[in-house]
Amino acid sequence: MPSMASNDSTHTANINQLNGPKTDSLDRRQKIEQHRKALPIATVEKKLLEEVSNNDILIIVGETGSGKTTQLPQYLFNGGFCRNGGIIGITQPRRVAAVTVAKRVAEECGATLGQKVGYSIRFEDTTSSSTRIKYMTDGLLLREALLDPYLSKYSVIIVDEAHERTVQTDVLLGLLKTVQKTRSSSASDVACSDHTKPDNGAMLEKEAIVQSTSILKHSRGKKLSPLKLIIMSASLDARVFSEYFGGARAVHVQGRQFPVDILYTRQPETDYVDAALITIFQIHLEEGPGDVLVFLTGQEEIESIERLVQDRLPKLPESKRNISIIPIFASLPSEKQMKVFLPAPAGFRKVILATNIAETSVTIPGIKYVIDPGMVKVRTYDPNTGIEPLIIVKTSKAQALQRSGRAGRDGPGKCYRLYPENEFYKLKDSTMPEIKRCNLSNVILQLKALGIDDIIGFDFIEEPDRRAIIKSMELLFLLGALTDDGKLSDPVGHQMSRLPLDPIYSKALVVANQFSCLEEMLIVVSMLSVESIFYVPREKLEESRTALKSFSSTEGDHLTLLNTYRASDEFLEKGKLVSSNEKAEKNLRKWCKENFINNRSLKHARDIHSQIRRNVEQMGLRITSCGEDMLPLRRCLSASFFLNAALKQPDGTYRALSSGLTVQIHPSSVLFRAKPECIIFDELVRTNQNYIRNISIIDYLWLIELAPQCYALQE
DNA sequence: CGCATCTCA
Repeated sequence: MPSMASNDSTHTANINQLNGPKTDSLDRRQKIEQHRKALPIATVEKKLLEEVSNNDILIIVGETGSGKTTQLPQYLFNGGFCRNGGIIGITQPRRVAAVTVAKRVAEECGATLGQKVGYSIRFEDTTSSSTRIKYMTDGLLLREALLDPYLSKYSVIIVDEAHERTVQTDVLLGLLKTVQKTRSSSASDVACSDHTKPDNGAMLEKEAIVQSTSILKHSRGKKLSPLKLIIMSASLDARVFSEYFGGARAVHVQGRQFPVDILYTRQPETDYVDAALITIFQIHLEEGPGDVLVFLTGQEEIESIERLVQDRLPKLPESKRNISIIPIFASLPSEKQMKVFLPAPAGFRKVILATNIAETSVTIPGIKYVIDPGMVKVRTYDPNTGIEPLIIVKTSKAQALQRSGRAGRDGPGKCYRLYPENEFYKLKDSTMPEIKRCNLSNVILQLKALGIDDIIGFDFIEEPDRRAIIKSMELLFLLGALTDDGKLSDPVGHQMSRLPLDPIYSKALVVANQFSCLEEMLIVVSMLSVESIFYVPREKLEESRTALKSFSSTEGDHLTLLNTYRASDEFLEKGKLVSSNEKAEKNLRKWCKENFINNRSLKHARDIHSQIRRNVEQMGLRITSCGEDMLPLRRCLSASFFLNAALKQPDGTYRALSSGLTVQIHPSSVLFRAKPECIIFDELVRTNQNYIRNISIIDYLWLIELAPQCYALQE
């Protein structure tokens, strides 16, 4: 294809116009240019621009290393797609990706971050009025849609990594489909002559317009420009997306990866942990130098393999004991996570034991060997009980490919799949979309807030389970967010939908002023929203327990979390009085360590706290405090967590009132020994037992008083 | 007496 030359003159002209940092040496610029031109996608720049011009929806299948994420937005900018001030928005499922790619692209453009190129994620917005290429998380774009239902400032929206099929991506795709229809119909109202459509097409279009305008409110009067939509996926089947978007055109962009040899076992393995262990040693003893990445399902498995390897090392000849084991999983403190990026000691082989964090979130350089037992831990959802148990299942084909690809980033590699080849062909093509295995209450609240009332009729790329929809609608109704006829209630439902929280937490905030405890509830909800605040290492069990005692409350875990937050806040504020902010933050990290508190989680809770505090202030809520008396706070918790109430049974276990399940207080709770009669809890986790976590003591009569829709006085 | 694979607003 001769038209694919990459030395496009518009593009060069644009680079020259930019007023980037003067310190950029010509040399560095040239290197960036060379790198850009060497990317596989560079050969099809013109072709892609044509495709986008000719198709309002385009599916791009690009393998890893194609350069699609960094280059396509630049091509579109240079190709004039930001004319009239339109913005090119690119969504990512993860925050880190949005940040790192934006930084890279800003550098390639020779622009300061936040000017032409910027990113916007929760807690952080680097964009300005001059930003034209905007990277963001898909969840953030969904939030933007609440304020601007037509996403009118965007001329192009690129949904990247769509194959991952996160809930947010799936909902976004459904929304974008509607938005695009509405915008093109609005545009054709003002410029009909631009389009000449065949008759039956026009008919269908009309139907679509009627439907979309009834879905999205107040479209009249406003002239909107059409929206270009690009779906980017790394999966092999573009068909799903293409069919969803009415047979949209799909193009393929070559990737760039080193070859990876795939090896299978002859027989199925009965114990994949043991098989992984054997393979580690086999590679170490028989293969050439290079680091090893092993995919395991969880912390427990990782720690057990780590111990087993250490146990066996002394049995090896001394010259062969040069293995350095490095675990990585999400809940590991970040300084320990960073170890995967350090080179192993000279002459040592690095063996990284990882969860699926290493599939997408963390890219580790220098991996030559991948061991893939073919298993993964996934969250599921049981619409009958509302529990989301974690179960271990086989990976999908796509996942197996993603894992083996990790061995071919810096050179040719090998992947050991610990199952026979015929088993691979029996695997599912791709992982089940998250929307089919999660609680939908948040999704439904969002859609309702967007004016989409018919949830069952919503055009999802994949239908969620009908029972799951009903279960979540029921929850929202009981929380008072929905009216009898399924509409968002005013003001409770509207207020709840504006808060970036789980609906039950939002409810707790919305009603907190009736109990004069909004200040306290803001803290409690922030602390509940993050992953475990307390870090309890097995070897320092007693020590950590005494540390936590100073914060603990006899009334329950919610108040313990409140005390902990306040203690840390007080420590930080005091520190800021006597030294610089940075010094105070550093001291806080030390304080966290001494008190066995996960610093990352606490920081996250602080960020959430300041965001939702701003939110409730904007909603016009007065921030009231209950002072020393914590009774109103527990009553307020009862008024929002009433579906998570449990009563003690004669044998010391509890009965969860809404599901009827027998549950136990988790040993990490401050109420584990106390065993009060009536409690409310934050969540139910299923492992060997049904455990309930984050618990507070309440009075059963409060439930009857505060949640009469669920609890009636019984004679 | 013992848990959280991973994200997002």
